[in-house]
Amino acid sequence: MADHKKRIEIIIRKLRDNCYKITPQRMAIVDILARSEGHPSVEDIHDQIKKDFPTMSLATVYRNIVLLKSFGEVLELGFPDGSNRYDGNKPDPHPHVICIKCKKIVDPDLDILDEMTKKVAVETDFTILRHRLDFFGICSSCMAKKV
Amino acid sequence: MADHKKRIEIIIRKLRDNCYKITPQRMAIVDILARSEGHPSVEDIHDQIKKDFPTMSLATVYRNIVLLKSFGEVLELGFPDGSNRYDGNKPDPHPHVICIKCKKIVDPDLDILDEMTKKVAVETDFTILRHRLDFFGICSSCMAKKV
DNA sequence: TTTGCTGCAAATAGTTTGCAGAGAC
DNA sequence: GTCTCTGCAAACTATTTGCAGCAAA
Repeated sequence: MADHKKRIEIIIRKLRDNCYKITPQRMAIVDILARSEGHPSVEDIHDQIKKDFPTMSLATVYRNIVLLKSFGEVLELGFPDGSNRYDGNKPDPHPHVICIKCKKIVDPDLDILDEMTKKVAVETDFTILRHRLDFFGICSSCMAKKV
Repeated sequence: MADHKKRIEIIIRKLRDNCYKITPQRMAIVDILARSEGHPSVEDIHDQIKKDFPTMSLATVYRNIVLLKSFGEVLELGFPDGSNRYDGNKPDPHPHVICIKCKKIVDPDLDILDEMTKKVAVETDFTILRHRLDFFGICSSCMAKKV
C-alpha cells in the first residue's frame, strides 16, 4: 500500500476512535496533508480543495488542522515571517532545508542530531523534549537560474 | 568595558553613520536589546520602557526593531505559536534551548553545527545561507518544581 | 531650520470564534 | 434524532501604516 494511503488510514482510525465524524471536507484536508510532499500552507490546502468544494471555508481548514495537530498527526512549521506550512506525511519533528527563492522544502537525513540533542541536554541541564532545525539557502535549480 | 556597553556603542555608531537620529526612546530600546540576556518580547520591551516613558507607543518599539534588524543588529526569534522574542546582544543566528514552562531561553555551545551544515549542503545540493536550531524542553528549576 | 521621529488611531493579515443550519452516524 | 461539523461573518491579536505635531541635528 502506498505510503500516503497508510497515513490516511491511521488518521481516519484516530478520528473514529475519538468519535469524530468523517465528513467529505475533513477527508479532503486529511488527504492533502497525508500526501503533503510539498509542505502546503493553509492557503494551498484551501485553494486545492475549493476546486471540489467551492464553498469550503478557510475556517474549516484551520479547525481541522488544529484537530489533527492535537492528535500529533500533523506537524506545523511556523516561520519567522509569519507563514505556516504543514506536514501530515511525516508528522514527527525533523530537519528541513528551505529554499528562500522558490520556498521548496526538502527533508535531509541527519543522524548526528540525536547525539547533538544529548550533548545539549548535558550542557544546559534541560530535559529536551523536541527540537526544530531549519536550514535556509538556495536550491540548485534556483542557483542555476541565477535570477 | 562591559559587553553590553560595547554593543550599545556599535549600534549607535551604525545609526549615526546612516544618518538616523538618536532619540531617547530609540536609546531606551537599544539599551534593553543590547542587554537582552532574557530574549525579551516586544511587550517586554514596551512594558519596561513605559516606566520611564509613559507615552511610549508599541508602534515605536516595532519601528525601531525593524530598523535594527535591517542593520543585522537584532536577531528576531519567531516561534510557531506566533510569539516573537529578540536578541540584540548576540545578533548572529545561534542555537537556543527553550524551557516550555517558564519560557527561559539559554544559548548552548554547539561546535558540531558547522560540520552538520556542510553535510546538509552536500546531501541536498543547496547553498546554505543560515540556519535556525531550537531545542524545546524543561529547565532544571522547572523540573525540580514539578508543577 | 530641516528632516526624521513619535504617538495616536486606523488599517491590515492571519487566525479564531459564535451561531444557525446541514449532515454524519 | 442527536450531536458534531460547516460556512459565514464578526471578533481577535500582532503588527504596520498615515498623519500631524515634536524634536534631534
